[in-house]
Amino acid sequence: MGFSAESILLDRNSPIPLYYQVAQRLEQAIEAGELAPGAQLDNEIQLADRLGLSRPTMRRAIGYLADKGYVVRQRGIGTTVVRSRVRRPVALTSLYDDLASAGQRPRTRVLALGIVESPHEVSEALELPEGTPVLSMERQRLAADEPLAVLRNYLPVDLLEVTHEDLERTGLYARMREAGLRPHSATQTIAARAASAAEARLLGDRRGAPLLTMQRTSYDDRGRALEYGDHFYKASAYSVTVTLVGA
Amino acid sequence: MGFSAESILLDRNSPIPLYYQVAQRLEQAIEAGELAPGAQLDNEIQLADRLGLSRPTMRRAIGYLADKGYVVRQRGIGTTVVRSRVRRPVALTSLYDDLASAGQRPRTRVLALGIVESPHEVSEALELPEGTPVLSMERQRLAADEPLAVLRNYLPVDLLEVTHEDLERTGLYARMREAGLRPHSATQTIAARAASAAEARLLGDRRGAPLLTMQRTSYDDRGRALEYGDHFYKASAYSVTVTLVGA
DNA sequence: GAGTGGTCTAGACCACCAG
DNA sequence: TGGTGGTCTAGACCACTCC
Repeated sequence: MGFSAESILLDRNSPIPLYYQVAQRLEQAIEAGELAPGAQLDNEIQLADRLGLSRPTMRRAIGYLADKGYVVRQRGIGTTVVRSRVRRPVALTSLYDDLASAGQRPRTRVLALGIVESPHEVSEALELPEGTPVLSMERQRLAADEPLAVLRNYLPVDLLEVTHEDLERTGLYARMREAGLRPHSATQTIAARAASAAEARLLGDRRGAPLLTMQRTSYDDRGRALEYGDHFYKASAYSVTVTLVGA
Repeated sequence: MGFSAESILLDRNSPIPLYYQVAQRLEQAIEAGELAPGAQLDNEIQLADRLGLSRPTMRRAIGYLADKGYVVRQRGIGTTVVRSRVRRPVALTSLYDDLASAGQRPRTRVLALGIVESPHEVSEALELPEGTPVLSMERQRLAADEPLAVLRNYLPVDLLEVTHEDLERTGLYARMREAGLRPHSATQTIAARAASAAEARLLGDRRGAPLLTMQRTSYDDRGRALEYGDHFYKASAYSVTVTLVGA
């Protein structure tokens, strides 16, 4: 259960930065309970000395953990491991990942895939002139053969090639990563509304049933819009959980 | 429209850190369009020299902006202002704040306030034995005299004293801050469902109308649960927008 | 090769908290 | 008064990108 800083092995020839090596090791120790919740870390100077690092480098490692919510620093007091249990960070994940990790054997049915002239709301999100051709897809998510959600996604045409098989096998985000498209930030809006007749039909639900909806636009490094998604979920079968740290 | 680093005035006697003064000024410049999207910043050395700062301090200012998603740094290339427009960070905010900043003149009606034995779900969220007395409150949010939401919140009894006036004047989170309770992290679950008859009555809506719901548990520094909230919103009047940066 | 950001060092002084 | 984290400096070397 104990933990001593000496057990952190540093590889100075690794391309992985030293501060990151330290941070990773400390994160592991916290996750594994070696550093118990409430435990106080040694002060920065001692830790730095013991690891043969300068204080700024050690501080950077600790700062990384503080940003992620693992530890709290208090001037004059010291640095302590935070007690809260849930640490799932906000991240860009797809419903497919969520379902897969929940062991629900999700299935995807591709309802449509092709090039279309971009509708108004898509043009706005992707910052393209209205009517520009965009790659469009509509998918239905099912678990245990029950439809759970309908996902409509749009991408600028030149960014990605994608097949029915890609979408049914791995999901859009995995395909985008394969193609070197790395989402850097995203804005999503979550809301609710009553299902229209057409929406209800796609979900095997009745008209007026509550839907959870999400619109998301993803951007790359340079702020170029990569993808716009307009999704709706059967309310009884889905929820969104986020963990917020800070402020 | 132009922007020159020289226009950043530093106060070395201020208790506000230099890196933060610089970051704030740059953030303003970006928000105001003085630094246009896509614009390239001067390199770190030049900026540091021009402001009379060391490079690490200048780097820290830029790093702060990069974390917030305002700029992107690319090795060998430079630092550029990101093109996406929406930058609202994920944060712990209350509906009251949201409405106030939207200029909607929100009003709060306190429906109930007192000590009750904690119901099952509250006990679980706050990690208290079932039946423990907890501070309980039920509030209705209105804008333009239309009910928008119903908020039920529960706190351990010994943490906070709160009056009807506190709740109607400033909101629960403001009162908690006054009392020195500083939420450090929170987990929230957002979902949707159809309104029951009782819920519909409180919102002036019909039974079965779609609701957006949120459950939130807030924790302090040490991971103690501070507050549990169970809220529902008229779906037509509310949505949640988050901006995610990273990964 | 020239220019950029990424990392790291070895110091220094300060503000805050506890005893 | 002593210990802690918070800030800041003035350098150094490296990895990467572009020409």
